[in-house]
Amino acid sequence: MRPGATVLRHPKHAMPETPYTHEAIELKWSAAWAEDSSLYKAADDGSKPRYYVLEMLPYPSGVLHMGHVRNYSIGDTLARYMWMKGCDVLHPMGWDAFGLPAENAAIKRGLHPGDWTRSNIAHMKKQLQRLGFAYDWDREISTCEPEYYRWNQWIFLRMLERGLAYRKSSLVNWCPECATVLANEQVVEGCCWRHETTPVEQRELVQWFLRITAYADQLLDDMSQIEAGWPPQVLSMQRNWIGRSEGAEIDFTLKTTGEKLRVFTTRVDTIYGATCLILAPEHPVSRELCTGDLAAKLKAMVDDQGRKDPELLVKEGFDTGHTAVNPYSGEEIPVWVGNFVLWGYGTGAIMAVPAHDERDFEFCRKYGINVRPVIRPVDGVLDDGATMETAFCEYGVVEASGEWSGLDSAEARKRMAARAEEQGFGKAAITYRLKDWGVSRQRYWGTPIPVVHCKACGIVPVPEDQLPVVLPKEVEFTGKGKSPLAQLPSFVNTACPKCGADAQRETDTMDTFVDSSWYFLRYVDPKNESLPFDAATVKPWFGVDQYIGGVTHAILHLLYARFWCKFLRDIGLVAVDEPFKNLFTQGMVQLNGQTMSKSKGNIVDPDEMVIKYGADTSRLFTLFAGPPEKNIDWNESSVEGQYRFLSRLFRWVTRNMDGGEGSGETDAKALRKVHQTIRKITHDFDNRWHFNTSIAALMEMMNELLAAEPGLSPAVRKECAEKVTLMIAPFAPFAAEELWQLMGRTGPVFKQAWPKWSDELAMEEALEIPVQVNGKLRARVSVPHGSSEDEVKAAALADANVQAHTAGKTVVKAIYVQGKMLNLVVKG
RNA sequence: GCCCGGGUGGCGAAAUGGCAGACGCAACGGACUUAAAAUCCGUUGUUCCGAAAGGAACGUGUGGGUUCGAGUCCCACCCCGGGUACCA
Repeated sequence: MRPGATVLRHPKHAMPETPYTHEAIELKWSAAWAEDSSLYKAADDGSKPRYYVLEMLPYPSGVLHMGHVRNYSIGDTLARYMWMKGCDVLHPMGWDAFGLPAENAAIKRGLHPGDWTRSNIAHMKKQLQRLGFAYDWDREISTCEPEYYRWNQWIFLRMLERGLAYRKSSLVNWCPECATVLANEQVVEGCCWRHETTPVEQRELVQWFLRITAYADQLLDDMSQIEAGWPPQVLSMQRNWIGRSEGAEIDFTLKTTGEKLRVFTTRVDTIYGATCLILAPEHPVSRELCTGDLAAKLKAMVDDQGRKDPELLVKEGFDTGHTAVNPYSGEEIPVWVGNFVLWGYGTGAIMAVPAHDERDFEFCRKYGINVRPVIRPVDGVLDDGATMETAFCEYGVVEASGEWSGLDSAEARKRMAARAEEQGFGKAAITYRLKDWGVSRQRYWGTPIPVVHCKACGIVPVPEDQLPVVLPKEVEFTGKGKSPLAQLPSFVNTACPKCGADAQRETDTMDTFVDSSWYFLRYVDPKNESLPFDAATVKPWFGVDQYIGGVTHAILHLLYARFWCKFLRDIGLVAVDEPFKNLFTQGMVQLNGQTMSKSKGNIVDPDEMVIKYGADTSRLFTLFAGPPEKNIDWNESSVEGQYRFLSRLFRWVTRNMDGGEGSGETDAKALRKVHQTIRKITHDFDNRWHFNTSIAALMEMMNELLAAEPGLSPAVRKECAEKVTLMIAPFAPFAAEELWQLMGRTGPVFKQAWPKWSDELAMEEALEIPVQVNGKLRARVSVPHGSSEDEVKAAALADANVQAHTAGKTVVKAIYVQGKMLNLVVKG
């Protein structure tokens, strides 16, 4: 007997087995694994095919939640499988460590954001290790450390050199109470999140931007490179977000000032139907035209937070009293300000064509502005503007439009845009919904933007040898006034790197999405002190073979990362256009159909699960509950089922692992099931990740092995025990490792070769053919392998139930699907 | 409104156009136990016929269609979930 094995007598088999003690096993191995940093290291020597598995790095909020457990269980299972398939696996982990919660903790509880963050990281790292995730911790990065964020600064400066980072004035959310700028996420129902009764105002401030729009077309076009590996949903969301729209820009002339007022339209063919211009309230021309009483009206409209919620927005506007001239028709039309016109899209001014646009129609009817149809359906007549009840928005034939009358819409759009260009009052234009990425944050806990403001030299980049610009530690957090950095003279006051005169440091920090836009590259070369990473080191690992995370990042993070990858390619650091070859978006873990959240108080704590059932069981549950892309509901009974299964498997293996002499009558049956299972799971891994069906197959196999157990020969017992252990290894690494050791085998089980199946051993003894009569199942007949169609038919016709359903009728046709089924078509 | 998903037992779910409900949970019955827990064995879509063995009809949101054969493909509709939206 094996030393240390507890002897239990299984009632049926009376062989020694070891009980499954999840806690002892998992504590033992997680401690051992945490000590051996070589275990999960990528060799990176090209001796094996490389495979980069990446899961989205967590924000160190304090504790892991079940969503993390699911995300990382999927990635870890895949990583372990790829190891067993003989790949050189890169599987890193790190921390998205900058962000507001740290600063809030500082304001509320007087903790330094750095201390708060680092202690959270320490705790969460322990949790990850306790869960048994196979990360190469030597590559761990934490984005709040200067060793990391100095490269944010370095890359930022490269963008600055190329004009891709720039400053401009823009409207931002401003809380008068806090006297600071708020991120969009911090505006709750139009008010400040900390002052719930204080409406947020829009203020014009100078901010830093990254020119992502320069890559808009590439971001769209390169989707073809990842189409096969990304969920179509994510690509479509990005496509919508970028929102490329082809049309024309046309200048109207303000009658009073002679100033040009440019509008963007996709329907220049309808321009003879334009009955007014409408400006966004934020438009500078609005401010210019609205004097006297109108100025206050305008200010109220700009600050009206109701505009942020399209559900609640009622279209409102007012006439400025000014008019503008339509360059095509020479017509003079009124200029309005409207709350539904977006300053951030197109030119912030539109021509209203009520007859052919729903929104314009609603607005103009409300204010009694003319509705003038100029497009008729191809096979219809022009509507009557006075009586029409909805706008006609489709393409058609242009009418009542001077020389353009009679053209179809598409043709008119082209020709009229060309005319505008010829005569200098406009041009064909493409507009994107995508805006440049505002990265300025008036916050402390982020990467300092590495520039200096000098009276003489203007904006001066901090020289490379002075990077990183380190966040000062001694800062006071009041949550009031200017950003903490701006209140710190020792940080702000510096010498201009160019002329040496007194100058001021930039006090804005970078949006934290900057950190996660390139971290996956740093993992490959995490200790590099002269560059963000070495191009040659990184090259063989890119693009990431499999990226796994929540769909919540479909747009922001995944779009920014694609943008940065392209920029890094342009400066010669990356060789690929796209960072992630394959993306997998897993579903959420819910409780009773609801998202778990602190406010709902329905959090399932992973720690409790791990103590009660173990990490292996928790993993099995999250993988078994449903296909990984779907949401799953936490169900404790089902968790118990997984525990029972694992425990059954564990005990079966321990009492059947010894080997020896003798023969068994159920050997073939057991081996057949084992080989069928290897085939099934391998297929699941290689073609689709329906781990739920893989685990179901393992359960089915165990049920069969339990049934076959009394009749098994010792040698086959041992063989099955070994294969079972290897197959469970990617799913339940702790139990598998323990079993592997109990078997007296050496080396980590996840570095053993994934078992191979034999089609011969997996083959059933006889073919069982379902027999249908007129498409309805009437019998199953058993025939030897390789039986001919005639033989199958003969066997079918010999069956009593088939005879009962064919009696007195003629078999007019027989459809036989080789080895699958037989359908007899009868008449009469 | 538009764009994706999805609708299958009491529940989570399986099913390259070819045996619907694998696997698990729950429930019920049984074994073991002084008892309970744990464990093990069995039953479990609905209805009907039969003492039983067995058999029949119905059944994958609704209605149509294609097919020898449809949960799966096509058309129309209903419901649920997610994303997105005055984007001119």
